Amino acid sequence: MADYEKIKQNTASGPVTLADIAKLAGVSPVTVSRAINTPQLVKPRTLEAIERVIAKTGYVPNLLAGGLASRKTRLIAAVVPSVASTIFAETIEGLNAELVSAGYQLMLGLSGYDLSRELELTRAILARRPDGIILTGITHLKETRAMLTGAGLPIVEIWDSTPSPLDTAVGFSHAAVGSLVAGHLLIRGYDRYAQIGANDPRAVQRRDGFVDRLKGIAEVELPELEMNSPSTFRDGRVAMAQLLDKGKGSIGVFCSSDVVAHGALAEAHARGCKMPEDLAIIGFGDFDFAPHTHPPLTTVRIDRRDIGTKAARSILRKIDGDENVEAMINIDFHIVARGTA
Amino acid sequence: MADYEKIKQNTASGPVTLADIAKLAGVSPVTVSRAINTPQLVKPRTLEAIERVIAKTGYVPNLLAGGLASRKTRLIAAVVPSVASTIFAETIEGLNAELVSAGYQLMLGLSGYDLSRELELTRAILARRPDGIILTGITHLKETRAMLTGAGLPIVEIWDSTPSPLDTAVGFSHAAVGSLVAGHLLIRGYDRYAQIGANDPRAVQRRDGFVDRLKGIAEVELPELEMNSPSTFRDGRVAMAQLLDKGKGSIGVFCSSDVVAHGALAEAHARGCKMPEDLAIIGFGDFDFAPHTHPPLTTVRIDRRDIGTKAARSILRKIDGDENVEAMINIDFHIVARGTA
DNA sequence: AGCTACAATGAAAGCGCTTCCATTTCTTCG
DNA sequence: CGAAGAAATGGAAGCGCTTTCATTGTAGCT
Repeated sequence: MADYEKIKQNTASGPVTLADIAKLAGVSPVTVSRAINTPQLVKPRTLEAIERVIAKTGYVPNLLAGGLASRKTRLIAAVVPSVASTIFAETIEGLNAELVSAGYQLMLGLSGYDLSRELELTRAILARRPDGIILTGITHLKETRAMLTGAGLPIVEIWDSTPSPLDTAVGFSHAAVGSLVAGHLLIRGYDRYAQIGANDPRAVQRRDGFVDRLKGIAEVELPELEMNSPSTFRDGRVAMAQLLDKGKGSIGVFCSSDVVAHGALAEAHARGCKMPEDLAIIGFGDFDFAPHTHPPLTTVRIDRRDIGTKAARSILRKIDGDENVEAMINIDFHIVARGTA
Repeated sequence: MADYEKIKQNTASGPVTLADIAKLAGVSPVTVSRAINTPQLVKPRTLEAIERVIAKTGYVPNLLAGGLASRKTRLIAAVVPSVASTIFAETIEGLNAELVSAGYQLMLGLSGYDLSRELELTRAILARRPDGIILTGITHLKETRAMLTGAGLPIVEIWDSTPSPLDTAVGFSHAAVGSLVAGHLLIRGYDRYAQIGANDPRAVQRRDGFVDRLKGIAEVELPELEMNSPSTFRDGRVAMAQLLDKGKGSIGVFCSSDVVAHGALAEAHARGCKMPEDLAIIGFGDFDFAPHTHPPLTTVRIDRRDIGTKAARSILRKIDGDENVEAMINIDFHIVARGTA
């Protein structure tokens, strides 16, 4: 008890350490370490004594020291463009849930759709020696790639597909999404076809897939409007106005996200367009509000949370030394046909 | 050059260390450390030589080791209930932007509106020795409080107000919000008043503020529906149906979030209620979609990003040893009157 | 030239833990 | 009951950095 008081005092200036616990419990530091990390190797009586001391002192192990010594941090980092734009939020939740239940912690980095920020972030992240890293997309600066491959840790790229990932990728083909949407619109048949979209690599791929599918059948109109990701309701509204002003005839429009589609919808609604006869709108993401717009939004649904879950599982398997993790894990998507197409 | 090759080889199994850089640059480890952290103390010629070696080897300092030695991690942790429910996403973006520009990194924890998960999360976070921690709300388990105060680091509680924060708080009074909304509704005058809300502490406070303001004037009806946070569109819709089925007369409804309000709105719309004459709905949050519902949603706006920004600034000041950080930093809110009240 | 003052660098210790290997203590069984 | 093997524990070294304090180099002045 006297000892405890003394240490408590010292503690004022610095927190309790594993050595303090050892002294108080009358064992060596190694034993305390084992009590914490591999309790099955410690005799129940000893374990109990140690745990009592830990509880009494409020000892919290220092994972910096632990990580330095063991070269394992139980930390997984993820870089996403943004967390405010809904699209990635559920992926993060999925990721987090899966990691936490495996005893890992998630460290998040926000790149703001900016590749050079991704590079800086990657550097900062690697400096903390995570056990694995998750990146959004397959487009990275070559410096980022070099740094990453040099670091020799498991890497998972999410939200896109590629035959040659850095390590493993979990996602889907955005071009295929564009193509699917074009097909959906073609069956219904419109006089004009257009795409309203942002400029991030994935949105661009969706547009290209859309355009490709319509090649030789129809020219795809693209509003002349610089739309930086994340694109907004307003962007959609303005772009739709442009489209509607520019020509006549029925028109099928593919939007790069449900948010943009919602804006486009609002403009169309205000002008009294008849949907889906005169105007079709297809969004992307199947956001919460999609079933509740007027008319309800037809969109492409993909299980965003599942991307996170699968990414987490892949990276955990890799950390456990599993060599058989697939290089490309595909996520399903499909069109949810509602009122606008 | 020979040396470089040799180390490159060793590197295959372990990454380059500061000592390696020192050897290659022909200086001592301390000098390399200074070149990285306090370059102004190193002679330009030497600095340049070291930087060249760092660039060539792709050396990334180990912040675990650095943090262990210096007792500073440049890490700030934040615990929020969720990231998918929009409400906190912008706060996080604000927080992150501010921290990154100060050279800090944000580590996010998701508590899922669960206090015991908050406790576990706090323990896991403290184990990484962040320089500061940000928590959502002022309601915590006593174990969490004990652990936090014992850790002796700057703490900022966000999204609520209190005269006695653990350390510093950045937020606003939810009771005041409820009261303000009640006042707004009272001026217009309805036969009935109701609240549709989730069960997290802050939503409950908003409800209580609402009820208090109406005390002696009207009874506030509360749908009998268990709504766990985060509440959903569906919750709002179901609750509104209950309310509408249960009685007659015009009714003023306060919803605990815009999402819930949106659901309530949809139900009202479907039933052909005239708004805001027969039915008033006021949401909370002023989410992106609020101006675009039919009719546009009247709601309470608060600058969510600003909470993050201010929280970051406070914690950074505290880390810098500033003793004069206010205990309570208040964030403004106001009603945005649109079509539903 | 000699002395002071400051700039630049280095040596050694230590941050708090884990790993490896050695040692002690307990079981078990012939 | 003693040897062998397993279970439980401990000692020492080291993870990669920063800190403190000491040393060397370089001007600047008389």
